[in-house]
Amino acid sequence: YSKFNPVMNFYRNDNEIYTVTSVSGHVKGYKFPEKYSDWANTPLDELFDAQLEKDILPSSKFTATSLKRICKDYDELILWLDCDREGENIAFDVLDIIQNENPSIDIYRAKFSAVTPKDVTNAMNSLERPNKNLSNAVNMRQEIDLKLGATFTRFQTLNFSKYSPGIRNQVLSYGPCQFPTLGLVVDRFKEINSFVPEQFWSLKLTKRFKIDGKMKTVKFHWKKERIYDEQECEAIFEEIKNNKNGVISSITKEKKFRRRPEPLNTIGLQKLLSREFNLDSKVTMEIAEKLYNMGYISYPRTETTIFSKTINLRPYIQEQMKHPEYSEFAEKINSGELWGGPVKGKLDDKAHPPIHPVKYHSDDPKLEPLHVKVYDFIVKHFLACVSKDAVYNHTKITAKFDEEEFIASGNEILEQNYLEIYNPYKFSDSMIGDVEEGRSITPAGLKMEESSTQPPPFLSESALITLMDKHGIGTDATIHEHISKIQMRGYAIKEFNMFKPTPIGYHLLEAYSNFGFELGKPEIRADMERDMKKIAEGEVKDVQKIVDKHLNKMRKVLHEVENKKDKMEKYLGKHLVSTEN
DNA sequence: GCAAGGTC
Repeated sequence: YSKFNPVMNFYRNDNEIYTVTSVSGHVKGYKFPEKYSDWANTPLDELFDAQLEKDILPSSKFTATSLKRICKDYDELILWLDCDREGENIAFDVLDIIQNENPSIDIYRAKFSAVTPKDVTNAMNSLERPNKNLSNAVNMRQEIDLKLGATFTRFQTLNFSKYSPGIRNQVLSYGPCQFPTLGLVVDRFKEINSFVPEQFWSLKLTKRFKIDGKMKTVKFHWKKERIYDEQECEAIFEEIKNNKNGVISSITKEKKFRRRPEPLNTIGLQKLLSREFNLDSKVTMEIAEKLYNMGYISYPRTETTIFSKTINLRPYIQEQMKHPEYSEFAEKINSGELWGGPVKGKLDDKAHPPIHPVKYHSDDPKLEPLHVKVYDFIVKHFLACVSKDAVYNHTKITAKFDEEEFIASGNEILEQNYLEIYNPYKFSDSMIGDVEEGRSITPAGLKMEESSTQPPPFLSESALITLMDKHGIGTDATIHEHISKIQMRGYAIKEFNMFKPTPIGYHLLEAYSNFGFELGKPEIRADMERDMKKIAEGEVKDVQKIVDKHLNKMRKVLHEVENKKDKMEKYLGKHLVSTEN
């Protein structure tokens, strides 16, 4: 019945049949009953009070039909969905549908964190029951997100859409993730606008030394780095200029390791590809999804940066021995020569492994050059993270003129190891060689430089993702969608990989902020997340009470801004052009 | 015409 969710039967013996099928994400979702669909004539308060219906999603209609038809004659249902909150909620979607058709069925939940023989066997031998608390936490999020989205979107659109440029009656949406995403862009914009540069002065010393028979220029920076008083700097400069006690006071050499990268999760992939190829995070996800669906890489939506002990990486390494460019490197890892084992990151979603290549694409004609570029990047990162750290010498030379110290430093790579194929941060040699310790030097080559402090740069996509992750806005699977949504709504634009708010994006947030409502700050969502966690952990049982607490808080905000609608409009009218008249 | 979270 559903072309993406085939049904398969496995016969264990004469009287045991296992029927296996799948779903594709959530099967059910909340919606407002029909009677609330008239935007202009439904009081927003009624949307808050509405009894939402949980129905089969149109996109899962055939999947649900399939579940209903196949479940009738079975004794047991075992739910094998992702072992995270959303997965538990989907398990209840399935359970509800099946229990309705087959009320006496016995229901179990398999707990596993990797699709490996060991994990699957263990899960099968220690089946649990589905956890309603985890699912309830998701129901809470779904109801709050939908109700807040509907009420504030209608409020904004009905009252202020005349101020959005271009298309008249454009939707001015509100969402508990999209607004804080916009907020980050606006905050940086304000920071840049209000930045007051400060002048400072510093000393730079350049010396030429004969090193290994060749003359080389070595740049020293002042240990004090900078001072904000010109005359004070001038005085020090003059003092050193006449100083005859200059000496190379120390040279230290230290062996250091440049760590190989941590295993790759979704956010890591998006950030690295944005930096490396200027690739939009949405495009990255489209390509990663395609590579996954074709069987070339593992599941691309994962928080995890640790390879579990039960996963055998060797077949994936050996597969890359077919890769024309990396075969040699893969062979050296396989033979043990360069094997270092995967670095352990800190994150584990207990649902999916880090992103890794599965098989070589063998020049599949269905792959476009950009797909191959992304695939190769994933391969390089993967091979690098199971390889060995690079080794280098770090040399530090200190020059001293009485009290004032100047430092030069450089690196000499001794063993490339993982850097041989993967070097996204362009770590390289910057040798300064050996200078005799105790040798005297003159202050010739000393300069005093004037500069000023710089404002922070506009947010790049990579920086925006980092901040969203830090504040818990969205998930690995949705961060790129919020970034794309604020652009689609006309709230922000991306130019040369820099995000800037549009006038409507900026002033809409300001209009709320003027009345003390910080809808662009991540706190509203973070507060919700904390309560979701309490529900998920079973600490709080009365889910509706928590849902109402959050809804009522925002209902009050909506009442107040509805009362101040005229003032908000006046403010927007002052700063924006209306498309009316 | 609203959200965010799954997903092919």
